Amino acid sequence: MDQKIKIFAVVGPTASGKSGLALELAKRHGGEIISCDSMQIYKRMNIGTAKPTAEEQSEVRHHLIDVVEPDVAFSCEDYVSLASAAIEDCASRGKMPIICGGTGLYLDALLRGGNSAPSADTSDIRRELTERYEREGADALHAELMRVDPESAVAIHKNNAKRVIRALEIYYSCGVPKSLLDKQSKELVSPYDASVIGLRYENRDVLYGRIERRVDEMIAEGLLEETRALMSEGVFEKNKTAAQAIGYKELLGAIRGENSLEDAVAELKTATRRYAKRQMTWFSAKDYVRWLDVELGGEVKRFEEIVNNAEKLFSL
RNA sequence: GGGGGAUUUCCCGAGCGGCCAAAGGGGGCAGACUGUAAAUCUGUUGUCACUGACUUCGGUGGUCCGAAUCCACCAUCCCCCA
Repeated sequence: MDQKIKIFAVVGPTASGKSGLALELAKRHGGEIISCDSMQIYKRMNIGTAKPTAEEQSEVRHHLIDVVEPDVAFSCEDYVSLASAAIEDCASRGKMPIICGGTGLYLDALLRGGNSAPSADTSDIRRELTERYEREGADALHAELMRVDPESAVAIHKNNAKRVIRALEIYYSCGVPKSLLDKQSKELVSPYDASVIGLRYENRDVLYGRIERRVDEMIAEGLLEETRALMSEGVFEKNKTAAQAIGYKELLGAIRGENSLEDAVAELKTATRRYAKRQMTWFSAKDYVRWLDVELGGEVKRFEEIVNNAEKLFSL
């Protein structure tokens, strides 16, 4: 009776081993990988985003990687429409769709079947609100939101400029409060029958050790050169999404000679650890995630065992 | 050998006699997140029997009702003259 498309997803913090697991599962079960990563979307950002290698991509087909130029603003909504199309494409060819990635917001939106606010070009409104936030201050804009959409105002801290602005932007462009749209979107019926597993480390230090090693490898593989190349394209000057990627922004200072490479690398590791923590916080709040322990009591499980456990959780 | 300056809570760094468990930043820890999300934001961060008590500001000993703040000596580091 179930008309929904069955999809699988592997999530977790950076460097937890998602990609390797997803790849193995895809190989064993005739699957294809649909990346759920806000940065691997971008072309030429390879080393820094830990993008699957050309070899890995030739073994199993990957979707949603290298889809846009680094200077393009890519949104959550863009992701949902492309990923949905990729899922349907897989399903129509009898391939098992495996979502893999750490961008929680994208996954959430995909599983829900879209975002609350309708798409529209509201860049003018946003620009005006941003200027007003700077000129009139956080209190003024937050008070305005309180009049227009009290429920959102209560939920959003006044210092969170992006969210205060976005909530006002939604109200002024749609005439409907964001809080109402959010409620409506919760009523959406997911188009998918999703099974989501999250990779979990009991001891954070073990994950952090993996991050440390991965960053060192990135540097060895030429992250500096990759950063220089993107820099010369002007990717980091434009205040675009891609410029927010961890790795590049930390190395810019070292390239410009503002600080040492050693310091830049240390910063990069710290930024990655903090990102991993935020991802863990995000996913642990999601009730759709079923957890797979990769490490318990300081002991990291063998890859074979992890794959077997994942198959069990996925009922494969 | 002589002269000067430093030493603060995990780190950097303010404090210069009471309002100091000690600003601010970083990091850590916890959390939020519905069109930028690898982004943005919040709380917390000496100990405890926690509207109070106790132990901290290189060490020891003083001055004072009272010291991270003043004095003496010791230790370590830095700078200048030899």
